[in-house]
Amino acid sequence: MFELDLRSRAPMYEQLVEKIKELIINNVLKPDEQLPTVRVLAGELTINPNTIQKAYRELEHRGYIYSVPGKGSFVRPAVPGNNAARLRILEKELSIIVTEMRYLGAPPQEIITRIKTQLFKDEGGNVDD
Amino acid sequence: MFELDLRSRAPMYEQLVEKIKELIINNVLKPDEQLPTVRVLAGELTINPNTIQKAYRELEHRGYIYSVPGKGSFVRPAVPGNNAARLRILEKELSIIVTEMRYLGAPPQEIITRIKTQLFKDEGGNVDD
DNA sequence: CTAACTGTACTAATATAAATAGTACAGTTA
DNA sequence: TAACTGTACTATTTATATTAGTACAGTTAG
Repeated sequence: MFELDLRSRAPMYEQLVEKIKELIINNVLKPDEQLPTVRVLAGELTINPNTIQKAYRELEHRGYIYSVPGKGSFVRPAVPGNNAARLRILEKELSIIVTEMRYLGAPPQEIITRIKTQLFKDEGGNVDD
Repeated sequence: MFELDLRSRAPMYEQLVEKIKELIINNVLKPDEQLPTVRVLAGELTINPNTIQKAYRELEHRGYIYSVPGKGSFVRPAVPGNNAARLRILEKELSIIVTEMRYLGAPPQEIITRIKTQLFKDEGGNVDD
């Protein structure tokens, strides 16, 4: 079910957090869908269950999943609002990235167009400037 | 000259790289301006010179500074073009962040406006939609 | 109820990475 | 020459990540 590249130099649990978060955000993992068991995923990836649990604990702390002892771990449905803190962080990161892109000579108009395409891609929106 | 928060849990040399990169991008450190000496900065931050050197080595590898043995380390003037690889990475990061912001319920129009403000802030551009 | 699953919480040991300490050398400059 | 500069090492210590193993309570199907 999961294919993760664990060959990188970044900590595995951190890679797991990012990968799973990405799957949730991109709706590959649907709301309330059950995630692989700690032990099952550990078996599939041939790593220690504790490492998986560490990733799941982090994902739960960040609000992306919820775990029920005895049942399993599930995708937490996103609730607009209550995300002000996280959004503030993302806005800051966005600002840093955009600043660097401009510094590197990326055409501002192109950046805007790219983001608009990303934002309205399955929303029927207009990408015109 | 530098004020860095080294209380975080991220590696110090990594924080240094990000902080200095930010100062360069935001034009706080001007092109060809000399950076603090490895030993001087180590003294100011009360950390080991080797840690500073590791950060400088990384910054040089990423193209943000250049070092001349016997003279010092300096800010490398940005050259538009030749940044395709780095820009591709940034575009991917941008995409991930924007996707998460939308997932968290941020109004797309607000995201666009914020980016435009960032892009055209000292360029005399128009921020209208 | 039992058996087999679930998440969770530990301790201990090992492996990997980061940071420090110290020394050395060649290029630069006043 | 003297005092700087970056760079390149080795060795040591410290911090973090990962593994290994065990245990316990909640859940669920038979």
